[in-house]
Amino acid sequence: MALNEIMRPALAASHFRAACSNCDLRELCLPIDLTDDEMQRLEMLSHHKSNFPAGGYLYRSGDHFKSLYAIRSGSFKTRILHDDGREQVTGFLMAGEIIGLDAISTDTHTCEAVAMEASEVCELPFAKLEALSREIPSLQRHLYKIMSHEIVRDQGIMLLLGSMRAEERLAAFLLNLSQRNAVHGMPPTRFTLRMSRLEIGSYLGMKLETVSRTLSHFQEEGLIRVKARAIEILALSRLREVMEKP
Amino acid sequence: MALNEIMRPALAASHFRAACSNCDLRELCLPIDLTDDEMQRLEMLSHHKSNFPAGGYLYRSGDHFKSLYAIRSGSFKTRILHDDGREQVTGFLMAGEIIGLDAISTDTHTCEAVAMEASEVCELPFAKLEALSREIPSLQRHLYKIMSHEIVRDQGIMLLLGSMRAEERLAAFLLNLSQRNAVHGMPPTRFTLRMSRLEIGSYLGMKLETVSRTLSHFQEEGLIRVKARAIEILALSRLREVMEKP
DNA sequence: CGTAAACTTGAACGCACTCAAATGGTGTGG
DNA sequence: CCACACCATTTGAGTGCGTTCAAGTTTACG
Repeated sequence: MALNEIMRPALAASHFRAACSNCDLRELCLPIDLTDDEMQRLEMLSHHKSNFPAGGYLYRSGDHFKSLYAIRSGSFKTRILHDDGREQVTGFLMAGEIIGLDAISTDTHTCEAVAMEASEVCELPFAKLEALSREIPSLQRHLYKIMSHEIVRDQGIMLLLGSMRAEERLAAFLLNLSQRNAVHGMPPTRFTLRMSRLEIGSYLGMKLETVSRTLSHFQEEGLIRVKARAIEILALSRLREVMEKP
Repeated sequence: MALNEIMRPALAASHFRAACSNCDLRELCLPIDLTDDEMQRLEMLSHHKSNFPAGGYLYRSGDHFKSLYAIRSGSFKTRILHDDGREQVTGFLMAGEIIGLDAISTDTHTCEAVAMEASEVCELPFAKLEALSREIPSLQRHLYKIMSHEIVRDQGIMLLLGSMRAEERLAAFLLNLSQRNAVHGMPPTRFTLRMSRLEIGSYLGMKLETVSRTLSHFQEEGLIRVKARAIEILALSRLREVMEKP
C-alpha cells in the first residue's frame, strides 16, 4: 500500500456527487455512470437543505437514521463521544463526500456530524435510495463502492494511529488535505485549514500542543509555511519522505 | 457510546451466517430474514472451500476482487502492509463473520487475510450476490448493514487507538473477545487467544513487550489469569472499570 | 476595539519504547 | 518418549517521544 493512499485518497473527494435536486450528483464520491433518465430519478428522491450554519449539527449520536447526506458545499467533522467525556474525531468531510454511512447498521447514528463552516447538503432518504438502487444496478454498485471506500479509509487511519509517529501522522494529514483541495480546483500547495489544532489532534491521536509544535518544526525545516490556519507546502516531496521513513 | 460497544460488538459475531452450500448462512453477521426459497437461491450461488490451512492466505494485497467470504469455522486476521515494511493488523475475524469488504471499492484487495488456525470459509461471488440482492430487498439491506457495521467497528478502533492508554486498550480487547467467544457457546470468562502478543500489539498500536507487561499487570491485580494463550477473566466488572477510567 | 478563544512555546514528567537477557512452550526428529 | 532447537513470552533497565502544566502571544469575532 502506497503511503500517499493511507488517508482518504483524492478519489474520495473527486468522484460521486450524487443526484440531488440542486446538486450535480453525477460525481458523488466515486465515478457514477447513469443515463439522463436514471439521473433524473435519483434527483427526484433527494431534498436540498441549504444554508447549514457553521457549528450546527447535521445529526447527533443516537438520532434515528433516515437519510444519507451529500455535502454540496462547506465541510463537516464527524466524531464519536465517550461516556467519560473523551471524544474522537473520525473524519473531516468536504464537498462531494457522503456522510452518515455509519448509521445504516443499526438505524441509529453512532457518531455526530458538525459543520465546520456554513455548508449545504443534499439529503438522500435512504429507503428511497435503497429502492431505486434495486432498479438501477450501477447505482447499487456505486453505493457498495462508497461504503467499501469508507472502510478502506478507516483502515488507513488505523494504520496511521497504530504505527506512525507524530511527525509522520501530521505529514500524512497535510498531504491528504493537499490532494483533496487540489480536487476542488484549489492549488495543492496552498490551502486553509477548516479545523482547529485541537480537532486535528483528536483526529490524529495527539495533543494540540504536539500538533502545534510539529507544524512549527516542519516550518523550521522549510517543509511548509504556517500562518495561523493558512498552510503553504514548500517541499511536497520532502514532506512525503517524512511520512515514509519509519 | 457505551464503552462495551467500542470494539466489534457481540452482534457482529452472533448474527449473519449467510447462505453457502454447506453453511447455515441464515445468520451471517447480522440477523437476516429470508424465505426458504430466497435462502435456497442464496445458497446456490456460494461455493464451499473446506480445510483452509493455518497460516494460509485467503487473499493477498493486490489480488483481484471476486468474492466475499463467510467464515464457517476457524479464524483469520486481516492486515495492511506498508511500503517500508510496517504492518497493521486491522481485524481478527471469527466464525460467522464476513471478510473481504474492503475490496469492493477498487475491485482489488487492499489488505491481506491470513488464517490463524485451520479454517473453513464459504465463498460468495460478489457479482452474483449483487445481482441477487437486487431481487431480494432484505438481502440488499443486509449487505448495506454489514458494510455499515464494519465502518462502525473501524471507527471504534480509531477511538481506541486515538484516545486510550495501553491498559484501556487491552482491557477493551479482552472484553471484546469475551463477548464474541460467549456468542460461540464458549464461557465468557475462559478462552484461548488465537493470536500472538506481536499480533495483538499490532492491532492495538503497542509493542509486544507492552502487551505482555500489561497482561502480567492485570494478573497481579487479580483481574485475569494468564497462562500462555489461555485467558481467564476473574473480575469482569473491574476490567470494565479499567477501560472506563481516563 | 476589546474580550475570549486559539495558538505557540518552554520546562519537567511519565508512559510506552528500545535493547537485552532469561525463561517457557512447542514441535520435530532421533 | 525424550532431547534439542526454535520461537514466543516474560522481565529488567534505561531512554525518549509525546504529554502535562504553565505561561505568553496571536487571532477571530461581536
